[in-house]
Amino acid sequence: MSPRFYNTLGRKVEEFAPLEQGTVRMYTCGPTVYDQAHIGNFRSFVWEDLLRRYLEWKGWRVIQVMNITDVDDRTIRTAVERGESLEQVTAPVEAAFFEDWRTLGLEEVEHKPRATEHVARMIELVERLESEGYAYVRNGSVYFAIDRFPGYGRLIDLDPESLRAGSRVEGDEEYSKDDPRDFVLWKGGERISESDVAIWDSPWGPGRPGWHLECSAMAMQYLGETFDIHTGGVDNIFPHHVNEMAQSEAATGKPFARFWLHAAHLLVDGAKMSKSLGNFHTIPSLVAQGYRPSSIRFLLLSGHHRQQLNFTLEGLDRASRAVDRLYEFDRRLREVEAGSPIGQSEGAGDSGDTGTAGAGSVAGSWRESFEAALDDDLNVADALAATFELVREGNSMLDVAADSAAESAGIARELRPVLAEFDRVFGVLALRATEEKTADLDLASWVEGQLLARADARKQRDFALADRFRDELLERGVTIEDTPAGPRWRLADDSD
RNA sequence: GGCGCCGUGGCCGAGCGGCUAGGCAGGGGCCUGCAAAGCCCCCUACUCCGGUUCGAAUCCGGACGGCGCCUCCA
Repeated sequence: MSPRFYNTLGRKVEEFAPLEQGTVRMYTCGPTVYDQAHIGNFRSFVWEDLLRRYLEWKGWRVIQVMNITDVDDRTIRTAVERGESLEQVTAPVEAAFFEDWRTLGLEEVEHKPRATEHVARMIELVERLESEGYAYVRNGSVYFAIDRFPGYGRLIDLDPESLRAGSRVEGDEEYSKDDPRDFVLWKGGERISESDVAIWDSPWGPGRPGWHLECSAMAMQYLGETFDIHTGGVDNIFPHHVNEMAQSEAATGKPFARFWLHAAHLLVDGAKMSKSLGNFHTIPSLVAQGYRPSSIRFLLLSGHHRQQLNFTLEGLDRASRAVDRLYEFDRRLREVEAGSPIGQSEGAGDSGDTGTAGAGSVAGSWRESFEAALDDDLNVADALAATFELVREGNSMLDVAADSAAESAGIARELRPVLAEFDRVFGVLALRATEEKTADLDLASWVEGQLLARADARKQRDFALADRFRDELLERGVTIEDTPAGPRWRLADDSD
């Protein structure tokens, strides 16, 4: 089955297949590295990671490009204010961004081009537009003439006439466009004095590229003039993607991106999240409060990408418990499959796979639900529902088979690959496993001692004493579980 | 003003004409010395008002409420 995605271009759900069989080419609007990325930014990036992982799950090779915007008004302003070079401003922000990226378990993308390293390609593109007659020069700047390009605004059925009346179009005194609706391709002329931290030579004199240019130039360089998917946040649809598409298609005469997928915004406590309002969380700030990256990832993942997602700390707590449920099940499967510790009591004699036929046959249906859900415009919630059904029914089967180690192991062998396969897309369990807190040796030996003492007390049926040991352990964040094979312990997370 | 999205059980969040998603929380039970983990049962909702239909949370119209975009915010 082919997945179906809601395509902003055309505003409808369409069946997806890549242009080149076997390979999906995808462009993602990346970060502007002027300040620490916030949780809202990562809502988009996590969703794009899910999309990427799902495409891979479907068997396609994915070539993804994500730009790093290291030259724009904000990076320039910051550099000027601090008296630093552009790179001095952007390098640490970019490093922090990729640290967050790894924290959330996002997959590496194939190309991460920086705008400042592709100015030559951008200039070429402007020259091409100029020679095709879509661009004009005024005072050292180059503009795109939108009324010369009939396809302008096709992405959103934008009526160019409606832009004329818009109040926000006026008052852009810094430029001298023929038509206020035109957008700048190359910023030169008198503009350069205030942005001398970012100046490049060009056929039109010194200046710097316009905002939309980098995405067009870099997408085409790494993915070709026509490629499969372009992603980004909804806020970028207009003007960024409209203009990016116009200048690209005007230059090449070919369709640019075939599918445009956009993620809705994240709200925090029901309100719009923006850096200017200051109501934002960052990955490091949440981690510092004790929240696990896997909880953050789960929460950001759990809503549909075209729906606004309301981020709250309470939601993060719930996400954490949901992840734990998955994680505990995964752990149970591992232990059972290894034949220990639960169910170990059974003799090793019976090697029959009694009872696992049931597991095998239902495994297929969960897989079907999972795929059907994600094929349907990435309905993550439904895919998660299928996953949790697997957890519940799997636990149930293991409960029933608890008396037979062989049978339990057979069930685990059927179910663990299914769970693992789902997590190849979610990336939550894998992340959760990496954060499992490992106790230092001192603590571990202390815990073992306490457990031995407690076992002794229990043997004597001195449960008051045994419970005192358990309470002491709990105070140190150690939760214990008595299993048929003996006590088991783990460290709690410290979000509270 | 223009364009668009959304109002679902205590909370989060799917569903988008009939077949009571899922998670978290809460209540009861099984298991356990007691717990923990797990399983079973319960809590059966769709902002309001009209309409279409044998049948609507789902379609249409309206009201009310929330949110987003409308030239450098993912």
